[in-house]
Amino acid sequence: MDIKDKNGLTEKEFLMNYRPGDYERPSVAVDTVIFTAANSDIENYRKLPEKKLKILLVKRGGHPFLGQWALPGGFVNHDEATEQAAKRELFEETGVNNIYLEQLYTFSDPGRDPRMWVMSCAYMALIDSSSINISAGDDAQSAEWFDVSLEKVSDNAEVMPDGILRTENYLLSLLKDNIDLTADLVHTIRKSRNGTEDSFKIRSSEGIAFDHAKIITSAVLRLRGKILYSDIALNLMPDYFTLTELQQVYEVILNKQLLKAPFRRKYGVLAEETDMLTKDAGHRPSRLYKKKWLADQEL
Amino acid sequence: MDIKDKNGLTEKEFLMNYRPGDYERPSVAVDTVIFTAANSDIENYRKLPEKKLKILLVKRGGHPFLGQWALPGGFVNHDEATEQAAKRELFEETGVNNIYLEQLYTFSDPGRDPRMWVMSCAYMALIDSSSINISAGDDAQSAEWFDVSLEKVSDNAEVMPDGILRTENYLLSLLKDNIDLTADLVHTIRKSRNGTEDSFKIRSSEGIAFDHAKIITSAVLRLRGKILYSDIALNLMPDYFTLTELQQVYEVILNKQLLKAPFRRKYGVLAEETDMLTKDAGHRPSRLYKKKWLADQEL
DNA sequence: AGAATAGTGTCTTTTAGACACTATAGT
DNA sequence: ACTATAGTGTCTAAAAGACACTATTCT
Repeated sequence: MDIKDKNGLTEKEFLMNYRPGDYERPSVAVDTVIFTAANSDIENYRKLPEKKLKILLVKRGGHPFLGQWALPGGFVNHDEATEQAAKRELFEETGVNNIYLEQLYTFSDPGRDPRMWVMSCAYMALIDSSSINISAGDDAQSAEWFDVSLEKVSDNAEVMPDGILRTENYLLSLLKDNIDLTADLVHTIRKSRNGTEDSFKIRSSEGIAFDHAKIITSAVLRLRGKILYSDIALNLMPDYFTLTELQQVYEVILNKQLLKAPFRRKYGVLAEETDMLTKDAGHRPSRLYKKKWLADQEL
Repeated sequence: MDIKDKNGLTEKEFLMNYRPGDYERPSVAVDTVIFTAANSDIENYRKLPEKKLKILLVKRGGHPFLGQWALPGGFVNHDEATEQAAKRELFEETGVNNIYLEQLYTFSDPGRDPRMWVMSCAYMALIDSSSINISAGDDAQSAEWFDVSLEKVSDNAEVMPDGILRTENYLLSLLKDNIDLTADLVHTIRKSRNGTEDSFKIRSSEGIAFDHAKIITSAVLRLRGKILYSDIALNLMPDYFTLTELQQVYEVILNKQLLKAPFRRKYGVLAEETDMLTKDAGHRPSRLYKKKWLADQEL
């Protein structure tokens, strides 16, 4: 094309002469909530191991938030998209290459990093715990898998003359041996003819750096919502698994018990029968299934 | 706290001496897909007006993409979050202050802006067409409301030995009088044990600047998904509306016809009866309702 | 009267939820 | 035999989908 602008330049000429302005720019980081579902130790030769939902956190070795735990992440380079930056960091951190990755949200509150202007484009990653070949914690920084639990501790919905004010309280707790990190968050939703406000605020955060408690909470909530009507939970499963294991993964994510029969009716379509069975359990063996990805978008 | 780092500095001392590195940073823009639902002209004294889903686009007055149409947007300032930047731009563009605003996705492909490194944090806004007091097109730049239609023109799901490859083709069409902008997009989903890939690509884009066809498409898809189980459609409605109007808004967004009785059973909870009726239509008057926001998150 | 829309009743099918029952390897 | 889990059948209640019917105002 040869359309000329008001200065008589073609697009090619314009771009050749273009010089970016001298205004301030933010640093853009990528922070990833890496989930996995792993078995805890067996208590008893008969009992099945319990599933735990885990995320990877890195201990900060310098200011700010020295000694606190943060999500793995890093800055985005010039020649890459945020997805690529997330993949790169993920590989460095876990040694796993092909991973489910989903963009969550971009956090940009001024002051979220006390050093400078940093926005964080947050991602959620799901990996099968058996595929992690570089065990966490071997790097310069110490990285550890923490058990995640997120609970709604209160939920108050107030019906106003012209709308709704809702306040939900969440308690996020991250556990690893004797390390116990917690955060207290409030989700406020105000809807009325004067607009909608939907804000997540950290009321207190113990041992969790930056606004990462907020990022982790939104990741857990996204995961909870999404497993109900998609096949993404399969990304947390090994190649062969039992339907009970799949159900346990759902239960630990949703933080509630599910009934066996309806679970199998609905989510059984995510698994394809094999002719293998588990063995050496102290009870009836269980059939092993493999992943059956959905062709459709939804369940 | 007075924990000292390896250089013997407290956090306060560290921050006082902190100097950001000299690496390159991206510019961060906010681009907003502003939806509204407006009536078209009445053909016949008996017939109801048709609803149209519209978005606001701005004609580019300079390179690059001179003469093409782009989403309203601008750069984020240092002291504001992206939400605030979006609200600011929105007010400048439409004169409306209290608006439903939701972050969509951050687009960061290298080369998406030929001038320089720019990431775009995309937002979706929903406004009631009757609340727009500054009619578009009065600014320095010419802004216009375009009718939106997004159609899936093909959908191919291939079941592979180890997973799924799905290819969806979308046709986006934006219409305003004699201006007809179109784009052809491909959504590819590949799921297998070697990871998941989910990519949206623009195959061709006529008259739509940058990667904005992609942003608009993801906004329409988000809106389609979300009206089914939330009350956000109310943001497109005026203070008083009929249930038929609400249904028309759903139909134009979903791009399909719905049955009246089941629609009213499900989405009738979003409306509160008033004692007013429409009048002077060439047929039976219809009851007017007002918005009834959901206290719960979901329908 | 006739056109166009408003509004309701009800049948069928599907899905979710709850629970009880049978089956089986390992000690 | 007993324990712990595997796996299935079936009843009920709720929701989605389809369609037909009645009601009402204006020209």
